[in-house]
Amino acid sequence: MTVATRPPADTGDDSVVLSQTVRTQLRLRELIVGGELKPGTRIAELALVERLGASRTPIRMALVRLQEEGLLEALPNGGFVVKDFSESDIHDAIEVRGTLEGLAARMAAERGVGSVLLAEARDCLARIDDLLAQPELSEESFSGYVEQNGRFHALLAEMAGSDLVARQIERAAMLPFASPNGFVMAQSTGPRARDTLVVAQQQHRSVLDAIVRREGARAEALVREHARIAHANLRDALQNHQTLQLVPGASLIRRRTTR
Amino acid sequence: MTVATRPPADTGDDSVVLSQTVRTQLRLRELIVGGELKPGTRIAELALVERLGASRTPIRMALVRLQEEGLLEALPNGGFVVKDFSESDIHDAIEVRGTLEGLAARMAAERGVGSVLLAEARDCLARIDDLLAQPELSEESFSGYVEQNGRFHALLAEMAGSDLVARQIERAAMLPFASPNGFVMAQSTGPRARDTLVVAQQQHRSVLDAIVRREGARAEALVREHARIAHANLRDALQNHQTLQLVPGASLIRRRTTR
DNA sequence: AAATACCATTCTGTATACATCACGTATCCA
DNA sequence: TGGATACGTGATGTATACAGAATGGTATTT
Repeated sequence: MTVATRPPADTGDDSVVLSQTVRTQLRLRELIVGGELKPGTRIAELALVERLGASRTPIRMALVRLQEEGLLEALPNGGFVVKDFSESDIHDAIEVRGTLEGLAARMAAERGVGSVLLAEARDCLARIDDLLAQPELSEESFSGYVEQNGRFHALLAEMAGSDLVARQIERAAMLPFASPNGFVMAQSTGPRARDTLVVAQQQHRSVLDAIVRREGARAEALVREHARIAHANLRDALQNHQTLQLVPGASLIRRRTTR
Repeated sequence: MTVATRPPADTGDDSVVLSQTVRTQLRLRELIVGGELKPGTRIAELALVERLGASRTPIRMALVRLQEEGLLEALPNGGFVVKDFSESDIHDAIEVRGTLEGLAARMAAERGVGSVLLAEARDCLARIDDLLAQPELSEESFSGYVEQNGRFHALLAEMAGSDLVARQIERAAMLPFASPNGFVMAQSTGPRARDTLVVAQQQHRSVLDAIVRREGARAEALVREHARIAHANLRDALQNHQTLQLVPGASLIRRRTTR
């Protein structure tokens, strides 16, 4: 086995070399969100050593970071457990994200947004319009929406003009189902799939309009309501086991009967 | 030197034994907030080894945690730097905390709060009333207020009934000057010191009243405004170098002229 | 048969060794 | 004299060894 290779050293070309710690963190997150490490199971570091091919040190680093992220819980006597989330946990997580995004929108409206950012946001909305132009949505269209939707929400965080606020939003959206795209894919199957996106897009447009007009309170209220689309999607997903599987981190959700 | 002693093992009695990691984290936070590690300085792990008497492993763990906390920034080529905060950073941090506490207050009002928590909150306010009964405040009274103020805000987070929300509030209030007590001590010197606390206490009372009456929007607005007391205190503290020294983490504040 | 005590395995927290990379310094060349 | 390259030092990321504690099972006792 190779010994003590040093970290990333981004060579600049496309072969992005990540440090063992980061690689482990990403891989572990996949394992947790993907459901391979089920909630309640204690994390065995040694098992991860052979599973991930890294030594305990970077694995341990990654575990600490994932704990701060909220996916793991530290046990009182050492070690970590995969967290599980109740329906109300997810509800609250969405509410927190919506609240912080609402703050960002209000700040953006009150402080004003540079023309470059505004242009990019408008481009974002235009692309979604293009995607929604067809009466029927392909799977491709949906993933296109997911991409642009994520971009729009990222731009919203940026428009607040505060790294600190952007960071907090990022932290709040780190839980997979709390992310802006958390429950979007879950709606891709239903007959009213397109309608949901049409409504969401209208909200996007209103939010941007409010920001441009410097209407802070309106922007904030709209963004909060926009986030609450996820609440309905959550309820729907919890009733259809099929669609629930489309939600990232679905295995982390603690069903009522369990426990 | 002793080798590889194992961690905490809370013996139950008062001699609380902390792990090296936690001890290092606490000590490092003191060093940073206390200004012994100045912003912009790169953290030298080996220097900390002899300064703190722990090996690199727990120090490194503590560094990662402090980075997640927001006191340190990871450098692209490895290592950490002590972060500095502009006036607007602090402003935004206060706004974020106020917003999240506002969310907690609204949730508490909408969902209702158990009688035990309500009683404790009322007790909290009664104690502050007692402290403010005298026309002149002793230093002792002030630290008493700080204690009860912190307790009230902790109760507020708890009243939301969501561990997730409480956790987010805790995270937002982790930056020293973003905490509910961040700028309280800075007001202890002025002639109107007591008046500030009287106003704050009235807001406390109104918030609790709104929660009891299930007036969510009012509770939220009041809490937000309550947090904004800190904005004025921030401005005052930035003008009086004397009072600025009473603010925890004052050395982390980047003055305008610097840089 | 149940409960308790003991023992062994296993795992975590810590310390340290090592390899590689970044940065500063000195030297050389134009 | 200025710039660029080579080199050495220092520091970080990683791997591994070690000690102590917790957990689980088994055996013994009541």
